[in-house]
Amino acid sequence: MPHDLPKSYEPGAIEARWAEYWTNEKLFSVPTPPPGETRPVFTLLLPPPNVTGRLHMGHMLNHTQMDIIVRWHRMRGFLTLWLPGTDHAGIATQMMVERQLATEGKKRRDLGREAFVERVWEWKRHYGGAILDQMKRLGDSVDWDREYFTMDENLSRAVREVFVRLHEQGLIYRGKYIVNWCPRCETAISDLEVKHEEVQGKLYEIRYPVVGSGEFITVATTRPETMLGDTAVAVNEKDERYKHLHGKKVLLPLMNREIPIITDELANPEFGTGAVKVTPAHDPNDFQAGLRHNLPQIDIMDEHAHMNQNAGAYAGLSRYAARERVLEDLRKQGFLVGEKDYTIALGKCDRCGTVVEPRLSTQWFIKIKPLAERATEVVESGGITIVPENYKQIYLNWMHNIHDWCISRQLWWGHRIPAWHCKCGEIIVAREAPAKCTKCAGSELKQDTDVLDTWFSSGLLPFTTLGWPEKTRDQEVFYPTTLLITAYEILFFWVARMIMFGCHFMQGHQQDPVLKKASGWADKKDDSVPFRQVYIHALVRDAERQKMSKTKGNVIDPLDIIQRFGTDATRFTLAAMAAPGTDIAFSESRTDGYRAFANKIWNAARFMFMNVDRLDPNLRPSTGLVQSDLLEDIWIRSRFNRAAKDVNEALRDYRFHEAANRIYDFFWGDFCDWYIELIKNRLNAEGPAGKESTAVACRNLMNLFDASLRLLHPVMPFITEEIWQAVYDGKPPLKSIALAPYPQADEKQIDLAAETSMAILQDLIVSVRNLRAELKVEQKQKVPIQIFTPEVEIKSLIERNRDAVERLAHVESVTFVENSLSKFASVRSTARFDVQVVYEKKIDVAAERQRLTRELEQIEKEMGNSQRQLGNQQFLSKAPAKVIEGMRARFSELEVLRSKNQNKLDELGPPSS
RNA sequence: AGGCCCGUAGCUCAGUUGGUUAGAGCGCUUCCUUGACACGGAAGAGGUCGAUGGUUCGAGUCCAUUCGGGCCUACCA
Repeated sequence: MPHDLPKSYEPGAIEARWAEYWTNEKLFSVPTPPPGETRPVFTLLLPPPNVTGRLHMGHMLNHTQMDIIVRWHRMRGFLTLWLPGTDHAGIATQMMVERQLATEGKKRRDLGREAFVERVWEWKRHYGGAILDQMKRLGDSVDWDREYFTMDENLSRAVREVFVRLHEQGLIYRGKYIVNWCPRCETAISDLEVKHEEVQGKLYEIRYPVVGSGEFITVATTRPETMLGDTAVAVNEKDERYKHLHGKKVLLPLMNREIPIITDELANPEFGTGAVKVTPAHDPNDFQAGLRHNLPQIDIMDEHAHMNQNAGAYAGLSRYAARERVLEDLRKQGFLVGEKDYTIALGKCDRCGTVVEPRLSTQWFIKIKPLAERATEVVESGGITIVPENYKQIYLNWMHNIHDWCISRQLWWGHRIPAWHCKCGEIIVAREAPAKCTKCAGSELKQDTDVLDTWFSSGLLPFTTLGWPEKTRDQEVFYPTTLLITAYEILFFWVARMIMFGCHFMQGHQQDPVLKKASGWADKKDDSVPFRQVYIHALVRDAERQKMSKTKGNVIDPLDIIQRFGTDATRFTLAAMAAPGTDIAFSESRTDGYRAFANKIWNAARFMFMNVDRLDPNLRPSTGLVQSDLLEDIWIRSRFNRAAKDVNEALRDYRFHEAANRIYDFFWGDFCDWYIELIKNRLNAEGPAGKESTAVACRNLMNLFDASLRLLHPVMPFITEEIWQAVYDGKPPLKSIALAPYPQADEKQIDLAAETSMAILQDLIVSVRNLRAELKVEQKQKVPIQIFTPEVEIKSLIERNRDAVERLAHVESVTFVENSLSKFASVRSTARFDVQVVYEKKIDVAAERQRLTRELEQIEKEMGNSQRQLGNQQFLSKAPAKVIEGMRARFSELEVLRSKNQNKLDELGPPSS
């Protein structure tokens, strides 16, 4: 690869090229390791995207964070497996295909089950593939050889196995209960799939005549149409108002049906009239009350939420039309006695937004308490750690209040429930279709038409993707997976279910002890958990902090951003903004800034190549240290190692933003702004001594550049690969920078003295530049400066680096003087030196006075604070010595600064009023 | 109804366990096309950390109250 890079970085073609290279070379494929493997292991399961369409910004954040962590581990020598796949997403995908059919004027029933399912497979083949292509574009370093789909045959077999085992263990049952029913999707959905929305509604009061007395009993309801299915009125036993009515009956208006007045805790005397209508077939609370009192369950609606024959005259009406008619009739007949505004938490289908109907139906359920117990315990005991920690409590709260899980769906797309119905009424749950009925030996068996909730199969993935139910080497090595990175939204849907299933089905499992120890989990007792750690990341919002949604039209398409700024810049943005626990307000200006960063790196590379090629085109990064006692060389290595230390620590704690910002600051601030500037003259040095000096500078430059690329690679994989390959002229020692070692801090190279010295020089240079600006010295004109310092070390430091000062501050000559310069206004002072720019132009006295005065105020304010503290016995006795020492040092510094500042003000004289 | 999060420079956000001078990017002002980079360089302006009270030698950081914004969980008609 030639070293003559174009002047500016164009990510498009370069990123596409490397994405393809990584995939084709199978760089991230991890075959099952044979016994004897000793490397630490890192396993990450990709939360499988739905095959419903395109990746969104939330995915991109999720994938970026995963890829950063994965690449980081891989480069640190871990046996790193990132397992990708896609989810069939039952209800969501079915809905997309139904929508597609609708444009052709068809419904799924027009096609029939088989043809419809085939149609969904077609969809899956099309969009499932598109999502995988997008992942490649993001740079996801997954093992493509292990890619799965939740309806693959092996995974489907595992699903049946799980179902049958749970059934055998009595943890799956079938029964007629009230479930959340979506009349549009025509299926039951779980509690989690219902989203509540506060709506302004009405609370109606209806009076029911008590049979055999002229009295009425008034009930309140927000859903008057359900009265058609009332089978009782409940009052509280202790409620004095109704004591005389216990055991009596009321005549249900409109239906003219006699129903009993019962006493039940359902009725809260504090609420409304204290009497409540009981509709066991249409309300979960009423359903329970109905069971307690053996009440009939009158189902008045069909699967579309239209009134059925049980609703008498109202049959055929939609639930809303029925409501209007019922109200109208009640009003006419004098039964409607009250109508108040009332806020209702309306439950809507998470997928389609249709108002959910509590519906009595026969469904399959998982008895959840036994599973939840272990799932609670492993998190409480730290067997699984959740980061950030506050999610741990949220998880535990949820686990404590968990209800049985309705797992059957009246859909066509998904894993069919492995149960077969015989005409005799027997239901056989089995791994494969049974030949005949176990009870009556009849052979006309029909498989249950329902499919399983999508989350049933995805909850099994941590072990089913590793070959379960067989016991495999993969499980010994890769289970428990190390980490799960996911969004808060699916903490209950998915994370909780994986924990429950994992702990249940992998009970007794043990990870290969050698690998477990090498990976740092020796102290963890329980290897049944699906993962050791969970990192919950935030939401990506739009620039106005609004949640992105299609209906609001504020969705930012990651591919659009990528196209405009590059994948690396987009990834960097997401990483740099991802402070744990805080939502991200995505801002394009940030991304634009990081595109500039990529360009900066690019141009630093051009600079390096330009110089290296002139010296020796065959120069390559060396692993050994470059021998040099020059301050800037020692300093930059110190800064680099400090940055490497911080970055590694930040990544360890998932502080992505710190890691990203730290690299940015090092590379731009230290490396480009200072180091490159400092060595420029050495790179152009003449003569034999000069050649040697150039060589040292080049080698140091190249080594640091190489290390910086490796440090940055997990966040910006593409540009780092491109330049790294160029550094090795297309013939690198490894196939990819992704396989090169990640920089670890070498503490020996962190040199505080060098950093302090450099800070003084930087201070001096900035002071001079500042004075030049204040004095309005022409950019091109070099000026002499005078320096006073009472410290010989500083004087010698400056003398040793005289050349750097002259070049970087545009100085003609440096002279040291014997006396403090602090009384001249054209002087900048620090506690350790004064520097004056010798220049004939007059300073702006008024502006200078203002600046000095403000500075003096600052100094005095701070001195006041310090003095008060230092005079305080409590502070001296309680504060750590380091803090006191620091404050004392600072205070004496301030004293010096104050007097210097005062001198200058005196010199300027009083303001001419 | 319960729980959680946020409020810091014009804008978008950082600010590990309370500790010396509260930071960054963008935007803004002034200057500079110098042999890596104008997607750049140099210098600068800009904040009583939502409000009040408390704990502490010391609070952006901890506690209480309050105002404003957002989110989640929930079978009270």
